[in-house]
This record gives sequence, C-alpha cells and structure tokens, in this order.
Amino acid sequence: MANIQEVARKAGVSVATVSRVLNNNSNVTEKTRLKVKQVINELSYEPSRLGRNLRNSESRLLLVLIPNISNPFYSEIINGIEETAVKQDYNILLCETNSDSERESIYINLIKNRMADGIILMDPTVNKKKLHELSETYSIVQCSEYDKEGNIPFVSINNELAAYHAVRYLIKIGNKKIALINSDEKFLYARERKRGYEKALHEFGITGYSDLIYHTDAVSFEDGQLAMRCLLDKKEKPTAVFAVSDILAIGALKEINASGLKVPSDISIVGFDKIAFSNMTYPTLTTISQPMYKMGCASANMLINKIKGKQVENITFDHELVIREST
Amino acid sequence: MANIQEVARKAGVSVATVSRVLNNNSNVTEKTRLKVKQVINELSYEPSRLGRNLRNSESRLLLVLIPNISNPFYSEIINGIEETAVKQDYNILLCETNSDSERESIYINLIKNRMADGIILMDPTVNKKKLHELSETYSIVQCSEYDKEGNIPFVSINNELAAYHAVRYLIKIGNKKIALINSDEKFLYARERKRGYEKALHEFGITGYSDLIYHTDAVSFEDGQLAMRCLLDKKEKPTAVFAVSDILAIGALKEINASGLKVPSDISIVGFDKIAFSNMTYPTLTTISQPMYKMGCASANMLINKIKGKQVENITFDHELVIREST
DNA sequence: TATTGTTTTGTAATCGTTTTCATTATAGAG
DNA sequence: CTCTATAATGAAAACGATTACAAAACAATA
Repeated sequence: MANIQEVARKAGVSVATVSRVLNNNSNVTEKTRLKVKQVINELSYEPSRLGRNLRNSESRLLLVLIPNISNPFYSEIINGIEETAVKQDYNILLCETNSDSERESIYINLIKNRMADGIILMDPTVNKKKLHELSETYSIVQCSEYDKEGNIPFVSINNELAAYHAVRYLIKIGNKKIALINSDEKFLYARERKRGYEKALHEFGITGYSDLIYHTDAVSFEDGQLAMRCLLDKKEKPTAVFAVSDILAIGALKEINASGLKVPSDISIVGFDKIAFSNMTYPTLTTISQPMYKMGCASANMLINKIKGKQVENITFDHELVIREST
Repeated sequence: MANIQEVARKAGVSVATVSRVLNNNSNVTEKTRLKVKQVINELSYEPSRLGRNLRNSESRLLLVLIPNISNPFYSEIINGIEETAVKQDYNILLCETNSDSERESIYINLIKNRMADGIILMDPTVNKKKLHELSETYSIVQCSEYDKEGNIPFVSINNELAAYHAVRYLIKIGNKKIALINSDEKFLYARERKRGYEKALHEFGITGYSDLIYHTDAVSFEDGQLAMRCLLDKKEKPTAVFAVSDILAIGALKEINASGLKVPSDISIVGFDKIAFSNMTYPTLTTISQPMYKMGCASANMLINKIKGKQVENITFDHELVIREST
C-alpha cells in the first residue's frame, strides 16, 4: 500500500506538494497538480487517515451513546445523526450502554483516548458530577434525555407539556379514571411526563386515582403487559391509559386485547414516540410524535459546532398529538 | 492534555519504559512500574489511540454496513457484533447504506483509508467484481445476505430450507392456495426463500397458483399492506400467506384485519425473522426464527480472525419454525 | 539587466505512540 | 572481588500525514 512518500518520489515532487494536492489547498501549478494526480491514480494511492488524524489531533468520529439499539425510537434519531455527520465528513461510533454505567465509562474513555471528537449522550447513567467535569474538557451534547443541572447543551422536547396534552385529550373525550404507565423516575422524561399527567388531572379537578400510576422496571413490551395486567386487577379499572412510551403502550394494548376488553370502547390508550410499529397495531395507536430524525440532525450539528469551539444553544422541538384508533 | 513524554520526564524514565508499563508488557521493575503509574495518575494521563493506531497501523474499528438501521432484524445482529467486538477491544463503525451503492462506496473508502480494519457486510449492493477485488486486499465478511460466487466468507442460515419448512407447515395444516410475499429478487435470500416455497408446493403437487406471488419494492410495513391488498383483490383469494419478512407479514396482517377477514380462520400467515414485534401483533405471528444475535457474534469473530490472518470457514446457523396464533 | 514582488515548491519539524537494538544495572557463581 | 548471564532501561527510528518557514522559480517593473 503506497504512502505519500512514494507518490512524491514517483511524481518528482515533495510530500508537501502531494499533501497540497490532496487537500486541494493552497496554490499548486496546474501542471504539477495533474502530474501528482496521475501518479496517485497509477499507484491507486489512498491517504491514510491514521496519519492525518494524528497530525491533526482529531479522529473525525462522533461517539453516540444509546441505551438500547433495538428501540426504534433511537434508530430514527441515529438516522438523523448519521446523515448529518457524514455530510460534514464525520463518522459515528455507535455504542450501546444498556444503561450500564460501567459499560458507559468504557465508551467514554474513547474520547479521553482521542478516538472520538465528541459525544452525543442519549441516556446519561454516569454520575452527574463526573459528567459535568467531563463536559468541561470535552465536547458533549445530550439528546432526548438530559440532565438539567449542568450546562451541557441538549436537544429535546417539552415532555411535561406533551404529556399534559395527551392526558388533557383523554379527559376531554370523557375519561376520568386515567392510568399512567411510567418508566423509572430516574429518567427526567419520566418525571416530567408524570408532572404533565398530574397537571392535566389537577386542572380538571380529577383526584383520588393515585393508585393508577405504575412504574415499570425497563421499557419493553413485556413491561407494558405486566403493567397493564396489574392495572386491570385493580378494583377500579381505568377507562384510559397513558403510557410514556409506545413500546409500553403496545404491550398494554396486547394485554387489554388478551383480557377480552376492547380498545377504545372499554379502554382508551395513548402512547408516546410514534414509532413506525405504532401504526400497525390493532387498533392503531394514538400517540405523541417527536421529531426523532430532526432531533438527531440537530444534536449532530450542535456537537460539531461545539467541537469547532462555537457557542451552542439548547433546542426544544415541538411535539404533536397523533390521534388514531386507540382513543 | 499530557502525553507520554511528559509522563516519562516527570517519572524520570524514558518513554519506552512508560510504554512498557502502559502495555504491561515485558519486564519492568516493580519499583519503576509503581513510580510510572503514580505519575500517570497525577497527570491523569490517557494514552492517545491516534498515536498508537498510527504506529500499529490499525484502527481497531470494524465497519458494519447495514441497509437500514430501523429494521429490528439488524438491530439484533448489531447487538451481537458489538458485544463481541468490545470484548476484543474493537469498536464498531455503524454505517447505513440505504442500499445505495454510492453511499456504500463512501463507507468502503473508510477501509482503504485505514480507518477500519475490516468490514461486515449485510447487504452488498456494490458490484460483485469490485467486491471480490476488495476482498483480496481487505478483510471482509458477509452476514445474513451474501454473495455465493466469490470466496468471501459468510454467516447465514439455510434460507431455502427455512422457507420450505414454513410452507410445508402451511400445507400440512390444510392450505393449498398459499401466497408468497417476496421482496426484490436481487436479494439472494429472496431467491432462495422463493425456491423453498416452490419446492414445498411442488412436493405436495400443488400447482396453478403462480399469480399468488407478489414482489415488493422494499421491506416496509406499507409494502406488506400493499402486497396483501393486491392479493385480496385476486379472484381466488389465498387461504394462507408466507411473507419473507416479519415486517411484510405484519403489514399484511394489518391489511387482512382491515378488510374484515379473520386470521387465522380465514387466512393463515407466516413471517420470517422473529423480530420482537412479531409477538405483539394481533394475533401473534407464526414465524421462522433466525439466531440474529448469534449471527452477529459469529460474524464479528469471523472478521476479527480474518484480520488476524487466520483461515475462516462459512457458518450456517439453524432456523426454527415458531408456531403462534396466526396459523 | 537588475530589482522587486509574487507564486510555487521543498525541508524539516511535528503529532504520540511502539519497538528494535544497544546499553546499563543487577544478581549469581566462582 | 571479578566475571558472566540476565534483567531493566534508554536512544532513536519508525508509522503517514500536515504545515511553518525557507528557498527557489517566475513575472513584472524600472
């Protein structure tokens, strides 16, 4: 495999000139440029990014930390990140943390080792203090789930408002006994969506159903089923369910169907995220849509700007209530 | 940010010794080792992989080329790849090709530029000749979808046999008019699964239903719906459907439900892949399960072995027919 | 033609490691 | 205490690019 030296020798120029041609940078005579390009072709030379990276002290890699790649919510975000990154000559290093802080710190080391130029964090499980320290030295942005305290920039939506809209809608179509299937409240989004839920109930003077809140261990279909089974066992069954994730909602839906009750006539259900599959369930799922793809694009741009040393501003995207058959 | 020179100076040793401590390689006195480690801590020094990579002429990055990250089939494979790679101190560079050969070749350049040590290809859209040329110089393995012609090693299943099993099962439970929802036959798996379908029909002497084969443009829920709508419009409706992907099957299922027909009493349906969703549909989907995670692990191991210069053998995993409510 | 200014090119240092080979320190044997 | 064998260390050359600075080539002007 040829290197820049060989090209220079064969073309009868210096490596500096070859490098200049490569980066079509400063002024090189058309004649030499042509000659060099010809030799590059003859030797089918490809510049090594290893050398270039070392010299430039950059990896042109963005580290993307997600809890779980199988969750379609993240797939869409990653789509956006990748698209945006590639346009600006970056690549993404996708790493799945499984919300395990040990695993996460293995990956975070990649930035300390200069193998990544920045991090897009989807689910910070690392302890806050460490994270904030880290963000003073390195370029980090948060996407979707974030930590308010520090000053690490983030891209997200207004979770409280979105949940409020969902629940208000359930109330307006006649529901009072509205269950909440929430995930672990260690997540900001979980706390915020719960607050939106409570706010809507409070606003319409609905009280006394605090046992209709269920917290799942994780976000999986099975957790959704489990939650719903639990809720159906209550002496006062809910007439509607708001789940903080489509995945949970779909599990719940399955459980309702299995119990012989009908959606939406017996129980209405609203999910969150508008994953592709939410339109394939029976019945189709009413849900809150987040602009996942755009959020991915925005966080990649934000990170790249941060790497370049620019000042960046937090972004809050709009959500939308998508009404379908489950309500 | 400290470098190895500073550590060496502060510890009063040479960079060689520091490097040896770092790689806890050859013999370093316990005393100096301790001293060096202490300085490393004091300076919170982290070795740069950029320097190391250049020196070692490796990137320790595996390029994973998938057509579409949103397809849960691939997510599971990626899980396996990543898990395996990380254990051996590799990271994965995940790249989505969208089955676009131009995009694919951008990514393939990464290996020419030494930014990746090898490639796991899921959906070779690059032209075959180029691919085979490439594989003479670089380490490449194929996973799931592959090209038989060349001698690029692959990990897959026996698609023909799997399809044969699915269709034979449909026949045995009493179906004759069995539709096939296939994807584009540019894919090997599509051609093979079709052959399995035909083999089963032929074996049981079923003929005359060749208009019950539908080819979709892509693999999406919508394509599945479209296909089913088309099949339901035939004068002789099928009593069973075999779809070459769960995604297509789920779309088809949706369409059958929408048309007022019942699954499985009116129409039975079998999918392929056993994605997580397939257990959440109404009714749950009978499907062929592939060991996606294990396939991911196997292809990562295979690639790493190839990078190390070892000889590798193709692997064909077993499939399994998972009978659920849709049949 | 000599002088100046502007392009174009080359030399050599640099990025941060690893590793070969030479050298020095240490221990063990006589 | 000296001599050897071995273990521990260091000096310096890679790896393959980029780039500051110096030098050479060229063009323009007097």
